[in-house]
Amino acid sequence: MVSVNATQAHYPRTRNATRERLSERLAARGVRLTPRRRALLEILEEANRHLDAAGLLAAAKQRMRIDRATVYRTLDLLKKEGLVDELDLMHLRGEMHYYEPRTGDEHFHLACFGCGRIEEISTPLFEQLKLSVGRQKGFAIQTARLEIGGYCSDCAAKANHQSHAP
Amino acid sequence: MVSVNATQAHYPRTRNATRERLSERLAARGVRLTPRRRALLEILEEANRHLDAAGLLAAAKQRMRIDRATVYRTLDLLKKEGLVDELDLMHLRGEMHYYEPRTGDEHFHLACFGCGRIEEISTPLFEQLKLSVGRQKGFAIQTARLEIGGYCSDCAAKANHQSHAP
DNA sequence: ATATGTGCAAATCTTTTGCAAATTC
DNA sequence: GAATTTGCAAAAGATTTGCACATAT
Repeated sequence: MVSVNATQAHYPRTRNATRERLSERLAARGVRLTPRRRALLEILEEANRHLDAAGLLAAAKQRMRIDRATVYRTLDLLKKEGLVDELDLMHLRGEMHYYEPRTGDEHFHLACFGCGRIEEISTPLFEQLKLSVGRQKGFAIQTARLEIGGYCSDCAAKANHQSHAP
Repeated sequence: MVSVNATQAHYPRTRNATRERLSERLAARGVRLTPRRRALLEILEEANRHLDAAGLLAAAKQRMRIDRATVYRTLDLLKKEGLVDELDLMHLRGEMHYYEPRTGDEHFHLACFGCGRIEEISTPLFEQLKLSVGRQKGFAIQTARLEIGGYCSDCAAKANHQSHAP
């Protein structure tokens, strides 16, 4: 496949200190805030890396007795309520999905096929694009996911560019 | 989940009559063009909808004896060679991935949570964005995937917008 | 009481892998 | 003949589901 050094790869996540708590947003939607939901939300909010379902479960198990199924059911709920975004980060590390809270600061992801690093960035062009598409097509955008794969400046220097997306 | 009428949903695909044949591109890269590969490429090229691995296998089985594993292995090869893009179309219909040949005409996808329709569109803003990001970050872009979910103009008219991404 | 949430185990769905046979160079 | 490709069957990985019990309204 692609020469990602899986042990070094990591998925840092931008934290937005000022955003409204997920639990408040969930409650505001009239959804019951149970202990597991509260814990899972907290974990997602405070994670400094992108978590997949298994990672979220593992983190939650350190706090309480909780089952896979609950994690998946909660993630479904959060997706349905629009509180988390689902990413696959170019499948750099497999087929699982990663989750991150919707912060309102719209960013997207650069995935480096060389070192496996994920960078979060944003640009007004992305907002412009969405506005333009929405207007042009009369499409009511609920969510937009942009993932870019390639080689970061470090890896591009060394790198072999012959192989493409994973 | 989301009220997609799964039986009506379909994934039309833009066809680009002028593009170079995939098989030629594969051969140009020094990759052996076996009968199954040839058939799979042909199916991908001529499909008028987005195919997932199972769909591709089913289509190929109508022509020849072929196994799942061969389909997956071929898809891996094509991804590695940068000849197909992998999409998940906002997971409107499940967790599988969809594949489409890279045509050079860079488009992206609008997925309607209402009717399940996928629309392919393009705009110079997308190219601009990629150029800008590449330059700004010194990132060598190999592939970029933009998927937008929401409600198409038809569905937006009728629709309930309370639920979000699947 | 009634509705909702959870754990558990099993099932399902998608993708990957080991290996022997077949194909190609 | 050596290297690559394939089918088959089994395994692995990720997610979903049925059901009984627990929790909340």
